[in-house]
Amino acid sequence: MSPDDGMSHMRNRRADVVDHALGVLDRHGLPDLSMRRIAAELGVQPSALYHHFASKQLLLAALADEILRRGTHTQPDPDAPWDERVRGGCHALRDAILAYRDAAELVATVHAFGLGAHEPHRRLCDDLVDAGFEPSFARDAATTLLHFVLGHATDEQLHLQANSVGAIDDAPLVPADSGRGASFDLGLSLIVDGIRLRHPSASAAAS
Amino acid sequence: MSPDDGMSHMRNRRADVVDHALGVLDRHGLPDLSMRRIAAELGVQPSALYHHFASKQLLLAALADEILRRGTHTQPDPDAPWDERVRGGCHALRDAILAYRDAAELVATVHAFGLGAHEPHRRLCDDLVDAGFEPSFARDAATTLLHFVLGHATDEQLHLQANSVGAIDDAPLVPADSGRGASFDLGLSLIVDGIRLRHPSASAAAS
DNA sequence: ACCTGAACACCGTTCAAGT
DNA sequence: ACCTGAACACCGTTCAAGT
Repeated sequence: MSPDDGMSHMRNRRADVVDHALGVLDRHGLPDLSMRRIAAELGVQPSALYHHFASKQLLLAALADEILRRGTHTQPDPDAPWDERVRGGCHALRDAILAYRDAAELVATVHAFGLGAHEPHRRLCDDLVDAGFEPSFARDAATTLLHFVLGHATDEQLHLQANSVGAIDDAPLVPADSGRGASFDLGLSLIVDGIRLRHPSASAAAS
Repeated sequence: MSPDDGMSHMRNRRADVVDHALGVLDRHGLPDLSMRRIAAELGVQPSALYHHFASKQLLLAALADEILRRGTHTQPDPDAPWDERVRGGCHALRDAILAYRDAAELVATVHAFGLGAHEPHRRLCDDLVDAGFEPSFARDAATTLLHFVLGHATDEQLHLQANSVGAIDDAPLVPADSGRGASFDLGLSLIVDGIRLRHPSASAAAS
């Protein structure tokens, strides 16, 4: 798809490194995502990567941004009510993260280091401000939503890994595909309902 | 305080290792908490640690459990209403975590690996079940609360570290000690209010 | 602009052997 | 019961030098 694809076979550009690193992540998981392994599978010396990224942390930040970019490029319906937009944004973020192995831990780490992955927070914030909430409240509410989405996705991907390693399959009392999604929806509803109580148009507020 | 304290000067027991490792964590941070460094500061070979812990992950799990144990040994008032008990439990958990450098990331990691640190979830769960909620709902609600507390504490400790490293001091538009606490209380209230809407005694429920 | 080759200062873990 | 000594198979990062 890119202009000079297939012509250069030795030299890589930044985007090539990101793309290959994402493959390594999805095939081998975050613990095996080392600079040396990315370089080896890319047919290059480890030191070559430092031409494109000043550190491993910055490479991880680029991976997180790319994962989120690939999964959240669809614009939500601007005519939908704010709570539907917020719920949709959280679901899109979750889906983007679940599309890559160990992406939840990766995004959480990058987010914790403050290097990137701010786009989801900004979008949730904007939706809440557009809905009439105070900006400072919108920031805190968006942060709470993000903590929930990242935490839930992290738990989910860990259990996937634990089961694939060969441990007992947890508690499959539930069809296994509807179970996790239901608990995600429930937690999300708790927070969205709490936000709704603070809406300027809310009739009554709790302590 | 312990029976043979001060008598043995070469051989360590499990609790000694945990105690010393907590010191290393608090003085040097999680990135520098290596088996080799713990061993060195303890005056012992790295391999000696494997007599007490089968792996680094299990040592980290013991550290997390100890941090939580030290910070949450006070029983909440059993006569208080459920929401006060839940809020108190979340605050105690947060205080326990903020007492040690990088403890949020440590506890989150251990929790993600499923090796320990289940006590806080169990307590929140019990409080909610005692309050009359369905056990399955109580589990999901407790999980949502835990994700929030851990996520918020992780953000907070990262910003502490970022500021101590020498970066610009973020956004000190607020007295800096009341600011973070207020955003924690707000996020916590969002979730608790969402839970309250699901209480059996609630008059009306949202979608 | 992108890469090599070699080095530096580390890791977690295992294992035979000691006391 | 607890530790040593030595090894194995790795890390991230730097830097002069090449093309």
